[in-house]
Amino acid sequence: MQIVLYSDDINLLSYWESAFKSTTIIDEMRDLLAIRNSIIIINYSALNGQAKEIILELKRSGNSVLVLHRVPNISFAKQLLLFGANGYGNALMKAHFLLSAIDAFEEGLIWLHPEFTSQLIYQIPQNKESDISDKIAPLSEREKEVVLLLKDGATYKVVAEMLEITPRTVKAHANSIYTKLQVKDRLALALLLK
Amino acid sequence: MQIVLYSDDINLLSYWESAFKSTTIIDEMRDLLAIRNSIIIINYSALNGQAKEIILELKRSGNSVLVLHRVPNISFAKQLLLFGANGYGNALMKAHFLLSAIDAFEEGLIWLHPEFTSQLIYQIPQNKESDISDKIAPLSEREKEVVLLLKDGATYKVVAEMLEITPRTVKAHANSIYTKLQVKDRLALALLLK
DNA sequence: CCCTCTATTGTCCCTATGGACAATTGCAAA
DNA sequence: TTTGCAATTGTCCATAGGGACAATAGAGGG
Repeated sequence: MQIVLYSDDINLLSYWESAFKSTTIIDEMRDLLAIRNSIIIINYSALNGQAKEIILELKRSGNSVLVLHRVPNISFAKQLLLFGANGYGNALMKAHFLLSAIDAFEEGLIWLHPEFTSQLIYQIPQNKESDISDKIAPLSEREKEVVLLLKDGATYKVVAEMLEITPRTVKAHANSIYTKLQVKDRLALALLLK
Repeated sequence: MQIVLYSDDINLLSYWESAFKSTTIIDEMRDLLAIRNSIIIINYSALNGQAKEIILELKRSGNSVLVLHRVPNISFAKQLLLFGANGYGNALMKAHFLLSAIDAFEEGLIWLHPEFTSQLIYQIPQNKESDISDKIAPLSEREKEVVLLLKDGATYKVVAEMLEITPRTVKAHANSIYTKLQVKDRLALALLLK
């Protein structure tokens, strides 16, 4: 897929350019918005506060958008990825990170610079788990193992592989869980435990 | 840094081995626990439920631990990274992901397979404006009507009755919604919008 | 020792769901 | 006016999910 670079900072452009075999550099916002089906690497500050609108527009045209930042920060990471950006990271990160981001995009995945991944992990509310443990208290130990996987959308087959039992057994546990928790299906279960 | 492989699955071992120039394969848990200052790649199922203890022990000896899984899942990702694992991903992920994980470890960073990064993002408590209406922004008006019913567990039939159209049309909208929001089914949709 | 609970796995059956391949109508933008 | 998207509905098909009816084995309490 074509790689397009957009930045108001000439140093960044040449740095990024050196990481790839072939790139296209865009200077004007008008030209940027005309790009389709490409991987677009953008310097955050070149977005002039219009990040959300520009990202949405670029995504509508079938592009993957990697936003890079001179002063990256976890809050920006969350915000931009929620706006629809496909990736976020340090504008000066090493070339192999740039390449791995591109690899991820080509598989339709989100990419985040690893320095933020650990921060994300610790920001996940763990307290919610205690609410859940109250709700699933009436279940047997094995059923609890099953319900924790089911609530995140795992199919019987997947749960079966993870617990190394047959899908039929998972189904038996699931039916028992539905009865005990008084829900009619897996979706109601997920909603109950969220 | 030395790369050590540990798995009860011979197919995984040869697959991983092919991604690196040089590796060391360990068969016995005793030998594994004697490793120091290395990057250790482990198949989750080879940990036999002792994941936490083994990871802690390996980390104490100055190792980086990458846990790979045949059936990876976001719940396991969080759990294992909180236990101290340096990385988590699909046991059969492409070689370039393996290499990028190693790169991250060598810089002291955490690595997580990109397929879980987006899931993590959505599990973070949101500030304010980024609520459901932002997430469903790319949908058409009619699709928004449908998605608000689907996310609470309504079947096609029920949605059809409420909107006074056929279930087939609801299904068409639903499929369009899944594509636009990049979810695979109604349960993933409900989880995304909660 | 008997009974109960838990875990395990099977088969049969019907509905719900999601994907593939299509067609029609109407409105709005180019 | 043509092009294109949005909304609508159809059929065919394969898989997943949940209910019904059962059986077996082990652990633990009475």
